[in-house]
Amino acid sequence: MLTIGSLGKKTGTKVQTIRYYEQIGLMPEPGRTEGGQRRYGDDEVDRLSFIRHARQLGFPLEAIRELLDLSDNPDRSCHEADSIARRQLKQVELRMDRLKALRTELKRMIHECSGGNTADCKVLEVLRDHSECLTDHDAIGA
Amino acid sequence: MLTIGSLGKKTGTKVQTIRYYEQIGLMPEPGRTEGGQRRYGDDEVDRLSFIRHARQLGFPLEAIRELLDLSDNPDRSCHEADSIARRQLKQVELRMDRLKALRTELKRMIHECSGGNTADCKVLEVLRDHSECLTDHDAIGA
DNA sequence: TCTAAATGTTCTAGCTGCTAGAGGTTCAAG
DNA sequence: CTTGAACCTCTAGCAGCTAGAACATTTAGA
Repeated sequence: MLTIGSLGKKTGTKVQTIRYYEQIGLMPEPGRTEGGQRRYGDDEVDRLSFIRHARQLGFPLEAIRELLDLSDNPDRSCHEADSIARRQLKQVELRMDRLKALRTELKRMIHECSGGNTADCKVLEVLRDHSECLTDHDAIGA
Repeated sequence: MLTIGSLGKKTGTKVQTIRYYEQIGLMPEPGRTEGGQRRYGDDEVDRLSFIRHARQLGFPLEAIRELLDLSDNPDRSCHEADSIARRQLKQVELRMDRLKALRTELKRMIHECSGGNTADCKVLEVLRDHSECLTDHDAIGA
């Protein structure tokens, strides 16, 4: 049986984060000692590893909740898990496209900066005048 | 003189967002009508456009605060604005690298999914067993 | 001039995914 | 039996907004 601290170490998760996952129902309520401390078994190690791995792949917690659900029901169709992953892939590709446009614009901004004072700073000028931009970069919230 | 709504329309900003910017000191407190409604002039249109444009380029609000500061002082060195932009470029490139690794992994996951039921779903399997991953993808918070 | 709709106001709370701190309790080694 | 590390709960905070409640003002038409 593991304490919350050891579970955290084993899975690379902060203690607070584990409690948070429990709070939002992503991790089950574990058994407790008489004194009220949490104790975990192998199942919980697996579950938390799964969650962490999915997080590393950028899946939002709600998607992970669905994936865990699917994982808990081995007789359901693989199709759903597949489509969640595809959705995530799309998100990643979308963000990449946006970042690519941003990078282009930022590079151009910096490249054209010749030093001197801010009165004729290219960086500030570009920010002031959107019409100088070549790409569509609506990255807010990207 | 513009109402907050018209300013919002002109700059593509939600009304609440403008008030939020005022609250955190990014936008100045504007003049008010006798009844207490905000009224804006051209300066504010420029300033808000600047902010929005920088947000579209992914600059965090604190960086934008610095950029606005620089923009307000035309005799200061351009160097600072340049280094803020370079910092932002680095962030963007870092995020792109991470996303690239994610995309690789997600594609592999999906590609190997053959349909069937979740018991032998590749997507879930990969999530369960980190050792199957080829790339380092520590994207949490990316 | 009156009225009604549109837009404005403040205040509070919520979103994601944690993270940190206060103030107190339990556990395990020595 | 003591001590100190690790645990407990609870609350609040981060970015960057967004939404809603409950009320006031403005403006255009009748």
